[in-house]
Amino acid sequence: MFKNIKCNSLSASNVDSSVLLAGWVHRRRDHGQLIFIDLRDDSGLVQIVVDPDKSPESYKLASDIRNEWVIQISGIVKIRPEGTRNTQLQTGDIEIETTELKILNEATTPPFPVNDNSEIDDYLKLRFRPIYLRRQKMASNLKLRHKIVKFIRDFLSAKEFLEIETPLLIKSTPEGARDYLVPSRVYPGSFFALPQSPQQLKQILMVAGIEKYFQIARCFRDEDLRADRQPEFTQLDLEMSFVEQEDILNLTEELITELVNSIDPSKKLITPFPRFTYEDAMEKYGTDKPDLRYGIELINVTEILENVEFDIITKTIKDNGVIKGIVAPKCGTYTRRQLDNLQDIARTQGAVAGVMTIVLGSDECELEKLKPEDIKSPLSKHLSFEIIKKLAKEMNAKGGDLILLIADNNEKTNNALGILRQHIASANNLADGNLLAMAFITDFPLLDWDETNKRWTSSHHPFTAPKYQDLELLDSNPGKVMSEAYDLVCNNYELGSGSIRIHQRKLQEKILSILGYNQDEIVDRFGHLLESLESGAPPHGGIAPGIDRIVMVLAGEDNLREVIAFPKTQNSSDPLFGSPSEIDPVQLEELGLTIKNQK
RNA sequence: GGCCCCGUGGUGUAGUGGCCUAACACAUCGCCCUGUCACGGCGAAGAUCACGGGUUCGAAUCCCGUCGGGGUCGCCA
Repeated sequence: MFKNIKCNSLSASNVDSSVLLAGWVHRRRDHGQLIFIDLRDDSGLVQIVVDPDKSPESYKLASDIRNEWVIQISGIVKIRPEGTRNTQLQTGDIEIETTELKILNEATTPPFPVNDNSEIDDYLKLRFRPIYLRRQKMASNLKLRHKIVKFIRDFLSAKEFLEIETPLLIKSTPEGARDYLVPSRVYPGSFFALPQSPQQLKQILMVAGIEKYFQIARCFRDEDLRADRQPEFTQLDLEMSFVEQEDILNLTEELITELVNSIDPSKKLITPFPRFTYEDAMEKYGTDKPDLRYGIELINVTEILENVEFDIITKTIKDNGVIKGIVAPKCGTYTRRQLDNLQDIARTQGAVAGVMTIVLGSDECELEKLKPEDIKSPLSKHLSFEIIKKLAKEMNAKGGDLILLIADNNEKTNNALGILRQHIASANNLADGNLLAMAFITDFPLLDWDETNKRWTSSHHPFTAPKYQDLELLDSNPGKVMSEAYDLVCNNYELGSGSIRIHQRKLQEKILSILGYNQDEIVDRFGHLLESLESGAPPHGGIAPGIDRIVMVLAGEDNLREVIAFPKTQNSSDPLFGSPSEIDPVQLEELGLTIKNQK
């Protein structure tokens, strides 16, 4: 071995012992006749002292050393002289007096600083990934990720789950995201697809009698990226037989709670996790993944305003729309510019008429003390002071607050207010950074109507069980059928979703036919699953929390790229490898492929 | 596919029509320095202002296009 101990494990208890260390030069401080080196390894830092009186050869070498060079140090652990201890550093009480220094490898000057946390362009973070990953923040994010995955494996193993790998080369099925495809050499013109998730495979494992399965599974979806979406990502995929929704939610809650408490006790949870139906979440928060770190609920005020003479309001009521609003606490001081900005946000969310604002004075006070002249609103000509007070009271607003109202159809109104709610919260720092506000969303509709393609699509996936009591609606009113699907959400992220699955062939075929497949297509594309279901499939269900997102919220990051070792750019490319790239014509030939429109 | 933002020495930024022969900090290179830890001091080098075109007497700065990066809507069973 090049070393017999880690930098960060050294302390005063090692005094006078000889150690052999190896690592990277984090920083060098040359004082002429004395050189300090901060040596870094995967554990942390320790200060090396190179004194020409103790080792002239080492001193000579140390003069040439630069940041990121790889060196080996033989030395003696010494207590630092009084007054030179560094309380900022875990090993700050001691230092290593060098007896021999070896240069194991030189290094080019890094393209950006490794030894601080300064901002760098995202492209450079990817182009020079190995160097970026040396940074303390990234190293600790990767460690955190490891701890999380290990916790999950231990937790589920203790509950007698079996970790089973499933293939990456599977069959493309319609529905869902665009597949990443892999051409077959043996069957030219035929393709494998990489799994969007191991969904069907884990269901087949349930049929196979594995009653508790999990996998840390890589998933692939060829869709456009977001800050919280990568084309390949990792899920904790899990599935159980003989369970109901309640069993999965309880297991998930226990897992997440113990995970967070064990990995980072400084993070707070709301327990038990609140639960909302999809409809409730939409009505109260305007989104199916609400950020529950702050209040600000959407309040329906249609009734209060129903006799108000104002174009947008009368028109909305005539069209069976709604008027809903939120209270932006202490935002009565908003400037014209800030209010205009809210307009823009509302309009881009499709609330055609924009947002109506009512300023309840600029100073905080009890609602009763509010005077008519405090009110500032484009609506003030149309709303009496009494109506405004009634509105404010209904919405639980105080003096100094800002009321935002939107009038449109229910969907657009909720949507726009949901976005405004987030905006107000982040602009005013209302979210507690240490709170992980987990919640479950349940009772999703089974199907959504796709207006473009004039067909029903699964809102979760085609294998999701409808609510038993809604089965008869499948023919008469498919849009009203609720499903046994649920999401785990946290701080405006969807951390995972799952469902109880259909375990009977007949019902599965029915759903597929509602989705628009004829009998031949059903057999061709889903035959393997249907055959399994009729061979003795137990009732089963599961959930698949996203590992990357869990790490992201626990690391306090707001981008997935900071918790994945080798992520892709927003255009799904990898600047480190330069992939995707063209391939050798011989490879194409073997696969029976020709490229159309080659540049 | 739509919309928005960004691109200035190696890095991060300043400069938003003439003060630019492009400023500052860090990094780099050289010299000095025995107690620093974001060491310090002195000095040096380093930028066709992403690329291409245009407007203008004059463009880092304004306009168009291309490329690259980011955010977002659509999309993500």
